[in-house]
Amino acid sequence: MVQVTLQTQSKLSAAGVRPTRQRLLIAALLWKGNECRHVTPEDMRREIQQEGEDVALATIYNTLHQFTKAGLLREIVLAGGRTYFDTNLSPHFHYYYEENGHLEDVAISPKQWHSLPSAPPGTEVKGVDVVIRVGERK
Amino acid sequence: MVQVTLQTQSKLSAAGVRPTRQRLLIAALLWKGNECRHVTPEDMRREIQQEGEDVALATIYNTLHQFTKAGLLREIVLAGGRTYFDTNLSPHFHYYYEENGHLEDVAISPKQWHSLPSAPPGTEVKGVDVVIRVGERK
DNA sequence: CTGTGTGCAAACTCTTTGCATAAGT
DNA sequence: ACTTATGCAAAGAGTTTGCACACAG
Repeated sequence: MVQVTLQTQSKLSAAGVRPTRQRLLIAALLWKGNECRHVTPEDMRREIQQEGEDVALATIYNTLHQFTKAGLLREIVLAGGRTYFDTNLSPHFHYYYEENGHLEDVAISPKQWHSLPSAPPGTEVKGVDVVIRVGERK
Repeated sequence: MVQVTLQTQSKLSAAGVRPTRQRLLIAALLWKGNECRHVTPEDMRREIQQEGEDVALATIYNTLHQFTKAGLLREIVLAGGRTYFDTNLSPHFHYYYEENGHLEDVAISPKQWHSLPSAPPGTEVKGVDVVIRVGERK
């Protein structure tokens, strides 16, 4: 059973998200350890069920999107339309293992970050998504 | 009315794709000009209908994926699950204009290309997708 | 108390498969 | 000829919306 800590509650409040039962549960699962996580809505549902709870899949989508809008998560969309939510908010890239659908963070240096193209005039960068698709060497 | 040229036919044959009516039509539309194009399956269907022809949407998906497997196109998946097919096969990045869903190539230098992380041991890079999401400056 | 915000059922969209059929060799 | 490969209808997955209800203020 995950603990819904006070930290979890204040995390949501601070982000301007009402702490409801479902949200607290999802938040507690997302940030229960100290490592960064990459979860799909389906993953999340499975974890919830392992806790003996249940939340409608649509609610999980809504909640994860709300967390994203509130700046608590980052959304990553991959080929195949798979959507992952990433608890790592710092600038980084991703390795995507095509064999098993696993996603892994790639830490990058500020230098690498700044060597990316800047925004065209009159626009600003809203986000940068870098996915390096890797597979077994043949 | 697009011309199905001999060039189009040999392009498909060379790639090991049988030149059927539908494929020739789609190929002719994709490579009719000299610029690179970014099309969604829906875009393609609209163009086909403007030619007074019709091809089932599923066939368009199949065909675009076959062209991709044959190395004639590149597939790009964006947030929201939108799929684009790109006729530009050389290494490059993309600007994605969130306002209107428009996609634009960003030419990059070999230096920029090589400053990207390499594959983890035992794996090889299958592809690199870099999308810079941009929007109006506020 | 009351109005905003929430959670979920149902609907929708985009995409893929299975099979009759047509096309290429 | 004839067998593989194709094209499309129908099914499937993943995601979003609309509305009754609950909760925070």
